[in-house]
Amino acid sequence: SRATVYSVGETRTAASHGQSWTRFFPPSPPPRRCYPRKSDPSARRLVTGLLESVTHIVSENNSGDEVLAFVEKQSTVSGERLSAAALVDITWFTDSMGAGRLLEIETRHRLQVLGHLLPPSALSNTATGKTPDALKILAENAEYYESVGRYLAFTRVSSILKSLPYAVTSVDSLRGFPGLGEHCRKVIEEILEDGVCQEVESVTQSQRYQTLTLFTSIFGVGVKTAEKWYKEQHQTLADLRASQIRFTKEQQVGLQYYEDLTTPVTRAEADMIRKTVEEAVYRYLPGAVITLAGGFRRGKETGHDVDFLITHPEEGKEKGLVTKVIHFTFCFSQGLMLYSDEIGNSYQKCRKQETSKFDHFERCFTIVKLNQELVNAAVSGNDSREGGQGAGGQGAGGQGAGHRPEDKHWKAVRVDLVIVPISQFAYALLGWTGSQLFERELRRYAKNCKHMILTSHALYHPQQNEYFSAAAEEEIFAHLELDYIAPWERNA
DNA sequence: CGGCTTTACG
DNA sequence: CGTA
DNA sequence: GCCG
Repeated sequence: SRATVYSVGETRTAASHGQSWTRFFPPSPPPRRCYPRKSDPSARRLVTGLLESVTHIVSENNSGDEVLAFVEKQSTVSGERLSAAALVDITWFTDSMGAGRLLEIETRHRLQVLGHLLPPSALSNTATGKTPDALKILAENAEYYESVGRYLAFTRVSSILKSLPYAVTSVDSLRGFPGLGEHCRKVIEEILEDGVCQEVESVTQSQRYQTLTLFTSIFGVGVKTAEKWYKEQHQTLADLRASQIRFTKEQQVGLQYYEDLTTPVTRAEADMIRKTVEEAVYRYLPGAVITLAGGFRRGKETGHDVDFLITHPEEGKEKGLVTKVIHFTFCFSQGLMLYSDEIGNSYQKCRKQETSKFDHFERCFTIVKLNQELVNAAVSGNDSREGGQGAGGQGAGGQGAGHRPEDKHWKAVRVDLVIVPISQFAYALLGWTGSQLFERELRRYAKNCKHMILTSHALYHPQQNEYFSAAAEEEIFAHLELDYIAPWERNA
């Protein structure tokens, strides 16, 4: 008979039942820009006061994921317990208005929760919460034994748990969760009970896990190679560096810049790199369109690399030497290219008749030298360090086992450039925005549920021999009969 | 018990 | 086999 | 490891 309601997003608010209405973040930008801002104490108080008594959270233009993430963020800020409020669509409100009373919530009223956004780290393996997610550890360990299935099973559950806007306090509350079976339940139960799971502990303690984790974090090293080196009794980076191993070019730079490449790339750094890319690209293709993809497009604040899609409104304009051109320009504009691997566009060179539909992207996987002082200056405008030593002797490459000179003013960053024909842009964008798990689940759904094949080039229906064109990501979801999922909802 | 995203390129 |  |  009585409800306290939260309105989220652009929902129009007609005050009716005497409830107070609060308007939250606009639907378009990612949650990191949502308001009320943390710094606004009055806004926080407002939210705090409401959370305890809220029974319904209404949104018209935000997904369940967004709303959950927002609510979670607020409760984190205020240090409060989340209410058990129902997440409902505006239709519940309008229906209730129409009926003149508060209606029971039906399934169709509920906001769909598909993915997750923020890691509340409900399940950490130690009290400090510093340990990585327990199930993710089991997933990685499964990966090291080349068990894709187990990797996926653990990863899915880990991902779902991360998506929960509340801390898990009982395994029973998780009953009925998809993908959650006996093994995962046992792990969760143990952690809830004594803070640690014995299996997870023994995995993280194991030399094999530690070494493979270290080795596979080297650019150019996968599970196979890591395993091989491990069996050869190598355990540390120093071991590798001192060994007689014949490294590939990738592994050489992977070791040389190990520290930098395993240091998260910040959003500010990504923006910095974007400027360099723009400068290079526009010089040769003024009408080009450059899009930041990958994790940063999903709203993440850090990443392990920076991905850019480059296209041109006029089909074909992007073709040709663009990659090469970019490579050259990169060298000339102060950010030295430390490594680059160009991948051409030649779809199965023998098969010629398959037209542009199957054109593959020109790609360029690079490692660039990013001037960090510029980034620092750009981000804070206040750097009191003097350092001096400017261009000092970096010439011979700083492979000193892990030390990083204080005066080193740059950082190696992985940057991927992908040249895309405009006709495939939506698919490329969808494919390059990730996350990896999201891509797998989406493609699995396409195949098993819709009998279609989704790639980063196209959506194909083999039985009807039909390709679906899409000018925007929204159209791809529509082809798959799915509600649109915004980039920041694809972090799962 | 099969399936677990995708698939070309270097 | 490793890269996206 | 979990699902169909």
